[in-house]
Amino acid sequence: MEYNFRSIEDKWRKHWAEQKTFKAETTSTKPKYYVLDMFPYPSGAGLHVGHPLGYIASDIYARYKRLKGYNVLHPMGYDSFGLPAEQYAIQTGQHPAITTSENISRYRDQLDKIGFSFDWDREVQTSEPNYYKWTQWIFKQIFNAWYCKVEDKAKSIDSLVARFKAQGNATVKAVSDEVAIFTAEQWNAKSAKEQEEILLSYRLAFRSETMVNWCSELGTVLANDEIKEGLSERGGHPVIQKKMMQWSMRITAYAQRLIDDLNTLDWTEAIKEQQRNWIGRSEGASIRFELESDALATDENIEIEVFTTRPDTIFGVSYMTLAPENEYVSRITTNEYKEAIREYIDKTKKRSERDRMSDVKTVSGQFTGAYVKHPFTGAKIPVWIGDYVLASYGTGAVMAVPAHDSRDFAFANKFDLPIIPVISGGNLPEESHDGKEGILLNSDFLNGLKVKEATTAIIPKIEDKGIGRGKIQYRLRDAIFSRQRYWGEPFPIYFEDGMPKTMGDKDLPVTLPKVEKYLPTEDGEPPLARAEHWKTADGNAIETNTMPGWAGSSWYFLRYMDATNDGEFVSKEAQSYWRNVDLYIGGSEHATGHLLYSRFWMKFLFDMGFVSEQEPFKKMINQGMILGRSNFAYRIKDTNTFVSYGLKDQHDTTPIHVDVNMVENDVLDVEAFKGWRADFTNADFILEEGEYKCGAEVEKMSKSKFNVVSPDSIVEKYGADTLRMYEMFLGPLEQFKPWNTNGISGVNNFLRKLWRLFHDAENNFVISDAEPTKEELKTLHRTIKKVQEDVEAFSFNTSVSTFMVCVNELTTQKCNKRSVLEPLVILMCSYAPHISEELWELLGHKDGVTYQDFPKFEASHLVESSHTYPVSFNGKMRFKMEFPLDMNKTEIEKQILAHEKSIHYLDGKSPKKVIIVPKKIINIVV
RNA sequence: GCUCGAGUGGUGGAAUUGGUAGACACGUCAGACUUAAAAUCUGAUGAACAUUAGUUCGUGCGGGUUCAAGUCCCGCCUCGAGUACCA
Repeated sequence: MEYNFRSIEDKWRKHWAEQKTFKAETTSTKPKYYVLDMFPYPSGAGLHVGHPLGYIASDIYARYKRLKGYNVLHPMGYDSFGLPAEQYAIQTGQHPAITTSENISRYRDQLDKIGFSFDWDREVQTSEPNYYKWTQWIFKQIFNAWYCKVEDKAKSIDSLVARFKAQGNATVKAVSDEVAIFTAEQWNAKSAKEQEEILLSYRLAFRSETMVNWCSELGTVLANDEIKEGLSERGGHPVIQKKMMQWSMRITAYAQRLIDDLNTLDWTEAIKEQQRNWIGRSEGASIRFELESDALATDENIEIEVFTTRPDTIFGVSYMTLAPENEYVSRITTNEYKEAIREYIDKTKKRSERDRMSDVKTVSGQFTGAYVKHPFTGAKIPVWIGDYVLASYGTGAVMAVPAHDSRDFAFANKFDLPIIPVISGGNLPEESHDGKEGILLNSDFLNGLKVKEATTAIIPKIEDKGIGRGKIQYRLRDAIFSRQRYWGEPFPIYFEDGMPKTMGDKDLPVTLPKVEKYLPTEDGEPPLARAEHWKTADGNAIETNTMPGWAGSSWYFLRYMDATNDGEFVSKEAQSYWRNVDLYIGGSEHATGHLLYSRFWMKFLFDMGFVSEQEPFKKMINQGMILGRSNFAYRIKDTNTFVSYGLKDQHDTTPIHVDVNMVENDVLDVEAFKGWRADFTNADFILEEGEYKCGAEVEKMSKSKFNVVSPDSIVEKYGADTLRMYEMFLGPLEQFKPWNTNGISGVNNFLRKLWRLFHDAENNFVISDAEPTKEELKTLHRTIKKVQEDVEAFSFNTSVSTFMVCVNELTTQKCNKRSVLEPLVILMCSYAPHISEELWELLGHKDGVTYQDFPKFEASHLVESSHTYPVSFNGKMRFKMEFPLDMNKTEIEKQILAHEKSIHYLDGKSPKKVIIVPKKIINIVV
């Protein structure tokens, strides 16, 4: 037997684990490099071949960096709180911790087989109390903080209390809920409870009645990023809007910094753009309109505030629209319209969020009977309600400019409201002119200005009049932070006199209590309410909500730096050495969830002085998903006869998913198929050329489509080194691609060929100490250069090709020279570590290949004295001719034109021009 | 609708600043070895025409710039991802 991957891979796996080869030290004279994978949720299905794609890429990079002399931190862990384990607990009664630990050990087995260079001493599991103790601790810090707009950073709540005591809140510029102004005396006179209540309006983690996305099927609220197209991301259940008492995080305080600092990150433009859109900054003005309504008492004064990005169009306002949920609606509606308004609101409530979203074309609305006064013209402007206005954005009210906004335009047309053009151009009255090109008209003092000039001119006028101001509005909402679930971090919070209070640090972690059932209680309380004695020593009730999935994952990258520290979430020394993640690899689907929350927490911890960097992940690469490639067999209708793919059109057939593990190169293993399901045992087959050929289609990998391929089966058949190289060989890392094993034998062949370079026909290790030839050195150094460039550019597929070319050339050269093969083994060890370690040892080294020096590229070996030029006529390559590099252009031109083939292609004509690009090409224009 | 990304042989995919399109691999075909098969090795393999020499066409489509375009510019088409009444 020649290349025996099984024994080689077993041997080195064991060796690395025993020697702790990949242990990262926090003290080192080497420069640090932190390579991180997005940690997985350990699901019951285990890993499929798509999961390791990113892990292999990051592992190659981590190993490469070690060869380049870096002290590399490359850890792995598990995001182990989450819904599936809990759903399983609800169905079976098995504690989610048991399910989770079973799944984790399965994952670990699978990961171990692939030969990753993780430092397992730093493993974290977010559901372990010694980890979530620190998630709770960070929550406490956020609870005990407020955001100062003047210093533009988070500060401790004590500093706020001190200012209230001394000056009241008039001078405090904070990101907060709306709070009435009070003086120092008034503050000091308040009861402790009243003071607490006010502080809740300032805290960065706070509790309040808010509109939430409620998913009754899952029995919990969901964050905006956990909803896709109006349905829950997990399970696809309906989601409705509901008002509930919830914990939230004031991420909106960081909106601007989260946008600005994107510029400092080496991420793809696509992800940055997604975050920018999610945060949704828009510049404009907020303007107050004075209300005139018969419904108001004579001494009552109401102003309705709107936000607009087009204050320049203020003279085009012909009506106002409020969201049906807007708090003013009931107060301003006149008696005459009360009934109609009530009917309209009922109707919109019945339309689910999903209907409202999928059906944006139906225009509906209702007049309230109230009017507002135009602040510049004094005109009476009718106030309507309409469900095209969102309650959750801005103030839930818009000034409608139908001439220059297509939604207002549709509404005005339907209800016959006036359309006043204020900007020249466009195609009124056919459609609204939403663009920003044109000159202002019908606009008093703005007439004649361009749109941009008018926008700058109007804001000071609005401010002078005292009716509003320039404003920046964000789409980003504060993040709901509580879930009505069992399998999550308990809050370190208890209630005293109805006010939330934090537990002392010595009481952490607050561990999950035992419950009999994992369902909500009969009166709708979260599962923790089922726990007995869910109270503090003083008998105060403990919070029954748990934290969302993103809590633990928002800071895990910091814990790896100092994973076993009992006294701190991460020590100052460890954090200031490792700082932040240099390279992060994972899917792009976390753009608006995990990646945004982690940036938020990092900035908060930075503001509070706990960490030394503002951003968690400097560079990120998003690997593409590996899709499944399903295979089909074609059963002739109403029979048990299957017809091969090429012949199926001659029959009326039904395609049936067949397990891809029974198919190789689209040829079905008929015997395995017969044994697969009882009803196929007696099946007949119509073959083509003696084989049953399957059809194929690309779909997501899933159990139900029988297209899941586990890495274990590949490792079993070909070895981990083949799997690693094949996954890279499949194509560019970022690209989505279907899994298909059609080419895997090529990679396996390549490794066997590599092995044979070091062995004779009888598999004896034979290596020569002779001087390498010029050609051999050229092959080696071309490989060094290309592989290095490729790894730096994350172009792993092309470096696999480069290795193949190299080994093909060395095989042709019959090269078994130590001075060529040793550097090659080092080059290869980040891609195929097992075989490389084995060859390195056979070469007589005892110290392992992991920490060798990356071979040095020497350009001198690639220097050529001549170049074979492609000779083109009118851009078409016709033949090749070699010229010395030091020959001058005139001489080249003379020789090339004298060539017999040139004479043939010139066909008697004289060349117009001869272009000679040194070391590139010769082109003759005829 | 908007924002990103991608369209290259039978297949996965290569192609520095514009400079030999199809590297590498799979598959297919032919050959060697073998009683036979597997494994291995060698050769051919974008398409069409041509006995050969060779010719023409060819990177989603249509234009353009250039001695030269997969690559740059303009206008489209198709597919994938994200987002969606955000005023």
